[in-house]
Amino acid sequence: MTNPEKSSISLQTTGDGKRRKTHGRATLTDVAHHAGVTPMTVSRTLREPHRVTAETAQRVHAALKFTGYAPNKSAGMLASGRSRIVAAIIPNIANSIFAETIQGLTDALEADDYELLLAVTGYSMAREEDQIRAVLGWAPAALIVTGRHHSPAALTLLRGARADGVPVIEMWDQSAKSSEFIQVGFSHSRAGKSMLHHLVACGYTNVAYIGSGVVGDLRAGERQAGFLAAARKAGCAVQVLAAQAQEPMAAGRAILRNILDLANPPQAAAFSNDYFAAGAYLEALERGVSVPEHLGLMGFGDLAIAGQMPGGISTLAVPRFGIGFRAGECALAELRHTPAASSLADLPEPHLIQRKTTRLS
Amino acid sequence: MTNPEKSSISLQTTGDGKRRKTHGRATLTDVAHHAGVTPMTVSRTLREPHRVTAETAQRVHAALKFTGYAPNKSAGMLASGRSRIVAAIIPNIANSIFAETIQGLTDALEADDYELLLAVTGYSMAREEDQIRAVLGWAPAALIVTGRHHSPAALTLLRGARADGVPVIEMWDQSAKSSEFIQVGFSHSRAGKSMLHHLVACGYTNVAYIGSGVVGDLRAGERQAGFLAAARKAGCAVQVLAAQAQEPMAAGRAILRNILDLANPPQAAAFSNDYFAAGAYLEALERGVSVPEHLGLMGFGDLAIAGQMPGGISTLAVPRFGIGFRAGECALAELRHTPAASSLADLPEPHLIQRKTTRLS
DNA sequence: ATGAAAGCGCTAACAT
DNA sequence: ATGTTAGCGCTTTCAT
Repeated sequence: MTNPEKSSISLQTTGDGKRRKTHGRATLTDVAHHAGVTPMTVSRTLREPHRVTAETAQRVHAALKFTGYAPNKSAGMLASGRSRIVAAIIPNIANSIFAETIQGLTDALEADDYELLLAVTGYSMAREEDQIRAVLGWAPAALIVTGRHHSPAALTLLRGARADGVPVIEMWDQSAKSSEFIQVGFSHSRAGKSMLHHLVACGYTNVAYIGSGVVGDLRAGERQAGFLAAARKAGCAVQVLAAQAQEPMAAGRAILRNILDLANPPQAAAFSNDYFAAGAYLEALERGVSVPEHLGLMGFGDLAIAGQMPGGISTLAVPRFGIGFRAGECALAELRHTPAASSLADLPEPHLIQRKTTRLS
Repeated sequence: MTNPEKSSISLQTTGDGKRRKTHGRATLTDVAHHAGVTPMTVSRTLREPHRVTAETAQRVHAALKFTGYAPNKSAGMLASGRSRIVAAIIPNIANSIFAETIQGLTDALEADDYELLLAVTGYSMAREEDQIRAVLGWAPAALIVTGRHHSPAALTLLRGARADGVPVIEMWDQSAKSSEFIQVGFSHSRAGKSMLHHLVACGYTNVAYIGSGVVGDLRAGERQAGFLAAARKAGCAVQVLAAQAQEPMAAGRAILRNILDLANPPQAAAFSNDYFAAGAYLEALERGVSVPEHLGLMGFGDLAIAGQMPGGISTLAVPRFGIGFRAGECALAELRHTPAASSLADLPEPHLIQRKTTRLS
């Protein structure tokens, strides 16, 4: 406490000639010297305060403050074998859908002071594998991935992590048969079916589906497949178009023009994304195409824009934020060894929101 | 190579009786045993391949594959004093603006295989301080924060990190006088001025500014202050309204109604965000308020929606993705000890995009 | 209630 | 070209 060193500078010499940084963050040992105790006591004061005398604790806290001590988490991790990192791997973050999910995740993790290591795959399974391998190097407390499809090697990594007691959560997806990992999401094939069924219920018999145009987006592919299968089953004519790789609303506008030029134009179109639908709707308004009379339109996601366009765009609402929050809660529950399944009902199923762009027959 | 253990199970006994996990990820030592070399050779094969015989390298690689080895990065960090983590601290991630910035950042970091530790503050300086302290525990290679205002303690932490050779970057902001940290952003006060000047150039003399309504958003506050100061200087009448805490487009709609009810309605309104402006614009269209004749409208950000609304919404474009990408590049440049300043011109200044919602006088 | 010893898995520095 | 030694900063276990 009477030590003259600057707070952020650790001791240069400790009597021995060992290699030592000449400055840098203070270590437990530095704090211990200032407090006149051993590093062990400092460590205890931090993690098991009740096992330390009030008087000692006070001296330690003073030293802690004086040195500006910040624990080296790598060292702690290495020694204890545990970390407070949760790793999440998502396809894309600019996409507002995943951004909201990550917000939900960070909100949930905050409760137990976990930190988030985030990796982005760009919808590539190969990159996902790399990212899983990379984050696993930090021995995360839990691992959250997107979707239920992974490369064989990635699957091996996930299983290995699970075997090591690391909760592994697949979010944004749900398989019919129970999975080996925790799943927080919904069936995209079923979602696609719901979309088609809504159009059929509205009386449309000739429809179009507009795919996402993103090659690696397997979940979008399953929604499309679900939609098409349901159409076939319902005896509904379907055409498939794909969005161009460009700004989504602009793509939606372009698609509407394409639809109008079709030899056999559909009575209604389902878009894989509300932005596409919004762009198409605006283009329709500007071209004087009456919606839903001449052309029905529906989107996917229930993003804010779908509710705000004039009259509103019909869409399938999915819990974007909730999936992240719930995934975080599941991870925490596993880590606390608390049964989590009980409150799983929190995650609402995708549900249709009928607005102006589709009409009831 | 003839070892019977399962690949993901490390050796249970190594002859000594030391504490050992009975399963878990393979270590360098495990790999070394399989390859018949020392751990050091394995480590070298991984990091300095040229210093190892081709024959040895081959054996090591076989062992690497056989054991499914994944390096323990905490251990590596601890031993080398370096990590490949870049920490970023942002106010909010659901906000598409920061989501795009983070996408830019991850895209940039990918080039050198850095990983991203992400923390969210919810626009709270106290939380920012906590988050800085938390991520610093991982000894990140670089630290990227949002904005140039920090609590005194946070500032101390940032300075300490810098003193330890950690590049510290403030993004989304830029101060007139040179900062002690690297800055990748722009002057918000100047941005606010530009917005006012655009309205004045359009001939409006009685305007309104609609604030973000987010208490801790200091940058939004500076834009507003810049706008007001410029208005005062230009002799332009100004009223200030604040958005309600709700979905942004819905808030914009509400604001338009408020504006119309004003005793002395402005000729034009500048919004702190394109979503507000878009909501207001839609509400105006639906109410038959002619834009820009009866009321001029402008937004901030140049989000996609501003360009896609009928006729387009005038706005101040800012490099949302670019800021993140550039921040990442700056961090990498510092870490490589490459002069980065040279290419700093890449970040475009905010610039006005005139569209249909403001008219030139 | 506090301390001493050992070691987590890796890498830097110095042999050989 | 490969091995040996020491230690990063912390926690675990076992004294005292």
